[in-house]
Order: sequence, then C-alpha cells, then structure tokens
Amino acid sequence: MLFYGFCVILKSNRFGKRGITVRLTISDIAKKTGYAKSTVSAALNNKPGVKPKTREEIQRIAAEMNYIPNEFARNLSMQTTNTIGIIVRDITNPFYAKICRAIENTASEHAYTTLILNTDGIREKELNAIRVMSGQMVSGVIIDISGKDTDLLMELNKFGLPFVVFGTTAGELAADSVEADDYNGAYQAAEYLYSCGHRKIGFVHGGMESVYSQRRLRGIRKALEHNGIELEEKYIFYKAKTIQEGYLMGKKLVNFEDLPTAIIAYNDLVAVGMIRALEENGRQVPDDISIIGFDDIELMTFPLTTVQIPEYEMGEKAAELLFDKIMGKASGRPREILLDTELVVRKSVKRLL
Amino acid sequence: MLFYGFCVILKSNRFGKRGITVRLTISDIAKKTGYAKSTVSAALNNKPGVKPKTREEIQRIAAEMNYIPNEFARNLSMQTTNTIGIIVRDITNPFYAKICRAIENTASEHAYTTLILNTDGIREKELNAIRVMSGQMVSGVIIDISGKDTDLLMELNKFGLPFVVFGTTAGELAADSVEADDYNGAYQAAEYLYSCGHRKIGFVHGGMESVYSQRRLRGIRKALEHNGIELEEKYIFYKAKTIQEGYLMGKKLVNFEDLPTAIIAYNDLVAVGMIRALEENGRQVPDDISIIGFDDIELMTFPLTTVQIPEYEMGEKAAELLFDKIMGKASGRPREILLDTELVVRKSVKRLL
DNA sequence: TTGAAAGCGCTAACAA
DNA sequence: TTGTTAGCGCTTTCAA
Repeated sequence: MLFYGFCVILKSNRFGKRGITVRLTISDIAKKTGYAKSTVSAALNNKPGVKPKTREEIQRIAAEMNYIPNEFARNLSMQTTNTIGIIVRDITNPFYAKICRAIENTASEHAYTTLILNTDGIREKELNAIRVMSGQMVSGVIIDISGKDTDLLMELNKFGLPFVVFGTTAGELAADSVEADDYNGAYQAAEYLYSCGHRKIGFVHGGMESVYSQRRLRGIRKALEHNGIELEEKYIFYKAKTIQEGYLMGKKLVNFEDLPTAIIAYNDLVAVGMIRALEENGRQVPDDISIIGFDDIELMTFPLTTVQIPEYEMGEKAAELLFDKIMGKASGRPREILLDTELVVRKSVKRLL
Repeated sequence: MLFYGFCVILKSNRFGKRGITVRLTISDIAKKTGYAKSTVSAALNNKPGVKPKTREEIQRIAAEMNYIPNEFARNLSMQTTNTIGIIVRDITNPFYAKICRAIENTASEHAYTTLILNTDGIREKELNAIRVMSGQMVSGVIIDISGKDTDLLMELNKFGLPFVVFGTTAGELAADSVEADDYNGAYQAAEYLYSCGHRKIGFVHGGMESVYSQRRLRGIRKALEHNGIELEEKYIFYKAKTIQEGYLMGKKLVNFEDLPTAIIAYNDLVAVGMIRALEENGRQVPDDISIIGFDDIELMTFPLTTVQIPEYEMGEKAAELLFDKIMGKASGRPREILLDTELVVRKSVKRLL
C-alpha cells in the first residue's frame, strides 16, 4: 500500500537529513547543464544575450528535471513580488467572492497571484491585514473601504504600498478608486417604488458611517423629493449588513405600528434575512410588503427586485488600475471609476396603482 | 490637496533613486540600536539568550520605527513559509467560501496566511495551481479532489508538498482527508422522501466521476432498496453542479413525460437553478414536484429541505490535520475524518401520504 | 555569449 | 550576552 503525503527527497540534502524536502535550485540546473547560474537564469527568463541553442538546452533540461523557481528568492532578489493583496470584509459574501474572482482572473493574466485577507470590518483586523500585506511584500493592494477610513489609507501609504480602493476617497483626499453608482441605483429604486404607487418607503441602511449607505440614502431621498414626498425619519431603519441582521430587522418590523409599504434593503443579504423573518411571521412579500435589494446576488431563489451592482467588472477595473500603478503606467492624477448600476425588476414589489 | 497612492520614501535608497520605496530592514534597526543584526533578530523573535533590557529596547525602537520584517527573506532563510495553499473549484460557491474562511481563521491562529487558487475543476488549472503553490513554497496545501484525481496527489507528492484532501483517496492510495458522510446524508434524504410517500424519486448528479456523486447515488439507492423499491435509471439525471446547469436541467425537466415526484439535487445551487426554471414554467415546488438539496447554503430564501454539510468544521479539521503534518505531529498512518451530515427539513417536500 | 561575484533581508551556527 | 559570518535561491552587474 502506498501512502501519500510523506515528504519526498527530491534532491539529497547537504547534511543528508532524511525526510526533509529539498527542492531543486538553479544551481542544480547549472551543474547538470554545465553552464553558470547566471546563464541558466538568463535562459530561463528569456533574457537576451543567450545563444539560442544554449537557451533551448537549458530550458529543456530544466523542464525535464521539473525545476520550479523559488519565488521567494526571486522576489527577494528583485525586490518585488508577483502577488497583489485583497482586503475585504468577508469572502463568504458572494458579492466579495465575485470581486475576488475577477481580481484573481485579471491578476493571473499578469502571472500574479492574490492574497486575500478578511477583516469582518473590524479595525484591528484591517490594520493587521495591512501589516501582513506589507510583510508579504505584495506589489499592491485592493481594499474595500466603506467609510471615511482615511487612516487605513494613511497606513497603506506609510508602508509605501500602492493601492486601489473600492469606495470613495472623500473630500480632499483622493486615490484611484472604483465604485458603483449607488446614488443613481437608489434613486432608480425609489423612483420605481413611487411609480408603483408606494408612498411610504423605508430604508434599512448598512451603518451610516458607510458612504454607500449615505449615498443610497441620498438617492432615495432625492427621488422622493422629486416626486414631492419626503422620506420620513422613522422609516430609516437601523443598520443591517448580513442575513442575520436582516433577519432581526425583519422580526422587529413585524411589531411595527405604522409599517411602510415598501422597504429598500442595504443589500440582498439583508433582504433575504428580512424576507425570511417576515414570512415566518405570516407576512408575504410582496403582498404585504414590498422589498428591493442591492447587489443582485446570483444565488437567489426569491424573485427579488434589486439594484444590480457590476461586481465582476468592479474587480476587473480595480485590478487594471492597480496594475497600471504597479507598472508605472498610471498618470499623476487619481482616477475614479464609476460604474453604472441597473434596477432589475422581478417580483418583490407590489403594484399599488 | 493631498494625493494618496504615490510611493513614499521610507528610507533613502543607496542610489538615491527617487520615488522608489525602500523598506526598513533589520540592519536599520541594528544601526539605530547599536546592536548586531543577529541580536536584533533574536530579540524580535523572542528567542532566548537576549538580555531582557536589550530585548525590550530593540522591540521598542523597532515598533517606533514601524519596522516590519520581510517575510520573503525570512522564509528564504528558514526554508519554510507561513502560508498554506488552498486549491478549490470556485470560491464563488458559498460552500467553498465557508471552507476557506474556516481554514483562514485556523491558519491565522498559527500566524499563517492562506493562498487560495480557483481551478473551476479544470485539470490544466489544477496542475498549474500546484506549480504555483510549489513556487510560493507554501508549507502545505489543502485540496478538493472530487474524483479519483490520484495524479494530482502524485503531483503534489512530486513537489514534496504536504497536503490534506477533501474527498476520498480511494482504494490503495491514502492520504489525510476530511469529508462529510455523503452516503448517509443521501440515505436519509431518500428515506425521508419515502416516508413522505414518494416512490418515484430522481437524482441529479454532479458528474459520475465525482466520488460525492457516486456515494450519494449509492445512499439513495440503498435507502430505496431498503424500502423495497428501485431507483429507476431514467430518473438518474445528467450532471449539474452550478445554478446555470441546474436551471438548464429544470428547463428539460418541464418537458419530461414521466416526471418523478421528488428529486434530490447534487447541491443547493443546482436545486436553486431547477426551482427557478420550474417556477418560470408554472410548476410549483413542492406542490408539483418536491426537491431536496445538499450543502445547506445560508443564502436561501426558499425553504429548501437539504442535507447539511458542515463546511466550517470541514475547513477547520482540514487545517488542523495539515498543521499537525507541517509541525511533524502527524502519526504515520493517514487519518480520514468523516463528519456527520444532517437532513434539515424545511418546506420543499410535499407529503403525499 | 558566458561566468564570477555580490547582494536582496533574514536566520543560525559559532566565536568572542 | 552579543557579534561575526555564512548562506537560503535567485538576479544582476561587470569582467572575461
């Protein structure tokens, strides 16, 4: 019986230590081929100044011997890495998962690898993530800052890490950034609700320190004002970002006296949680109450009307911005990319008219 | 106006190159404190043999100067890394996202970092992932092998990478592995359907090269046999693993002549896709057809009855096994961990009795 | 076109 | 208790 998972001696160790894996190095290739390390290096990296025949021979033998360059030594020597860091709240949120996938795909086209760190939005973890990234010498980082987390950016700057941001770098601070047009998305959502006859409209925000929340709120408010009604304070509900929080929100809603006829949720997760809680308490969506979400997560069974955020494109664009920066192709001014959102109408909103 | 994202000179370069970030090194700390590099290293790493006062002083100054060790140099020197690799099909699948989160959490307790690579189940990408992992000198990898991908394990072995596997290492090959009890889960699901009066039961598998599919099929078959009925060949439907594939499956199902009264889907994603397609074509779940899923993804609005797989625990256990191996604590024999599944009854199955 | 040697930032053996 | 030195595997001058 053959057991896997034991260490294999690929090359015998200088000290002959048993069971310790020693990988093939460029010196082994040099020895084998009879060329110098520098020649091997040049050949393997397709650098000019190597005789074609030599290059071919070296590459062939290296391939035969299954040589894989040690990226660490390489990076240390070149003083760069081929990895970019991603700092997100939670990869478990399909929204971020999609973004990370997009970044990874773009990165791998550049032969880069990604390092993903989750922070759960906890400051301490965010700070730590930046330190780890720095220690890992990532070439740059893509970070999701939902609030005015300018100190996170200061930190990134302190370590000299190029970065691109999801979210806005408000006011007099500016950085390359990618975001979706939340304002417009929210505006459209509210406008749509109005057109369906809804007048009492609520918003479950995701914490007002978040620019996304702020802009969505502004969008809703503006749309309603435009139609001559006002967003009532009591219909701005306390924050929720996750399914669980949405669920709790839904529970509370049930006991509410003067319920709005429609609610815009901070995101689809919150919408899911709310719907679950409402249905458990005998309220039907959209018959008893209408709901609109944000993100357009793929995984829904429920026909949720929602504002679609182009996650994949966001990830792609962010990666492109970052690579421009890493490659020194970025122009002086920070670039801010704003991507369109779109209201996807399904069946979670009741027509009252 | 202050622009972020430009490089900052943390320390002036030997060549005085402008705009190039040069990070602080251990030599800088040595110079500043007046101690030798080795002393600084020992102090910073809390190694014994350093005078407490010295240690304290060095640590203080290093912290003040915001020194962060270069992990690459560290790893190169120590011939290990503090990262473990994860090779999964697709992080966008919440099932894998959960697993990755669990692994990351466990890893970070050991001050390890994770490198996640997605393969979409494509052989070429899997092979490449292993090469990348090897080049990145990961301490070990956790890999999801759904089929009898023994050559992937051979590859891993070839590079001397310790690994732990999700899935089974069938037959005479064996490795540390973690898996859920698919067989039993499927058995329970089918048993439950039978108890609800279903006799015509179908299974949408995820590709019969997958051991999961095989075992689930066996579980279903056994449960039915136990009740004196047979799983009909025509009710074993072609493979589907994603929402899209489930959706297509659902579309086909609509035109089916002799539909089963209940279907067990390969996973929740497939169930979601099927339900969506069915409902679009006027069939209600569970009124017209009952459906059971696998995984118990959190994100469902639909009250899907499903076989819960303990993803988080799976990730945790896998990480623990791997760390044991990395730390040399593993005993000789491969360990296979089998985790219980549980049927979560919700409302996607109709009682016919 | 190739080779020798230095150096990336760190750890670790050994000497002081 | 601290310092000196070599070396991890690679790239990159610079010399041959």
